[in-house]
Amino acid sequence: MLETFEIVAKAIADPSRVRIVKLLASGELCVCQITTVLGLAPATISKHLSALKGAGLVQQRREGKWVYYRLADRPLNADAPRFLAVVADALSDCPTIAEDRRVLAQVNRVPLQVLCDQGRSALDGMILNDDAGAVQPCCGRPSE
Amino acid sequence: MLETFEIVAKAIADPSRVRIVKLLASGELCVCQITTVLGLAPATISKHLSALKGAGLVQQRREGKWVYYRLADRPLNADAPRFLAVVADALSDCPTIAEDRRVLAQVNRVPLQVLCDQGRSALDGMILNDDAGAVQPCCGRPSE
DNA sequence: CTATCAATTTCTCAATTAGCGAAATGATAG
DNA sequence: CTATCATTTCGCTAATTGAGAAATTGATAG
Repeated sequence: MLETFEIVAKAIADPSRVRIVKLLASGELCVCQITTVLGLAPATISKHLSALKGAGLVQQRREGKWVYYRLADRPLNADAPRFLAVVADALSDCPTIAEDRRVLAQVNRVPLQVLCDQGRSALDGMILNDDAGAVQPCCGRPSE
Repeated sequence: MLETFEIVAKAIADPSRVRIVKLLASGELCVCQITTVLGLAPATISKHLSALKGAGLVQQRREGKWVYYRLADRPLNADAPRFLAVVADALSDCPTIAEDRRVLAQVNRVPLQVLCDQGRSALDGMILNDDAGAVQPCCGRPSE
């Protein structure tokens, strides 16, 4: 009861994890996409995702070599939906979150394979266009 | 922005602090009352209250030797009210919280002076009566 | 089967934190 | 002014945690 609440609260009481949840608000994302946007080591991102999953805030789905994460749609505990609602409400005009969304829009224009091979440098020559890839589906789904 | 959110989230991501917030939901309390209910050292409670205050979740009021805390009614930041709402909603049937409420009902029947002098042992000979002191005002306000 | 690759786990390090005792603070009583 | 008392701050210890490097897992391709 209290322990569950603590687990969920601790899960969102970290800026990197909040950024991930905010990213996932616009739809499913592959681990390497999240890694690219946040600019942290894959191991670190994986551990954050594990914490979010343990709290019932996100769900996993494997597709070939890639693993996709999304916000939990069926609640694993009573607290997770409440906290997801708070995150959804809050930080609507946070610069960091806005910047993340901007980078995500660029990431969405790069095929996953290229992103995994080149990492953040795959975005190097890109033109910044604010409304370019707002909430469009990921364009680099596995096709081979 | 993100930092404020983190401070507020971290503030409620601790079981002792959640218990305090839940206690304060039924009204203002003196530090020594909170200390008695939680059964922790005064220094520890004080630090928790400081964290809650720093997050804008609670307010302070001094009256003579005693310091009273209550839930923040005028928000210090945008996130505090959201989190207070979550805490208010959640944990409605948590055993620990229920027990705390029960102990608080007993604490409310002891004058503050006696409570400060004797600590938790002031409750020793008390008859347990569930509906006794549900949400009644503190009976031991300073009068001398 | 072997190689490759994305993701995860393990390990270690640095930083943070809950807890309490002791000392400091701030207010009241004499 | 001095003593007392509730609360807070300081100093410390033990436990937790975010971060990344290295090793492991799990799946696909040849």
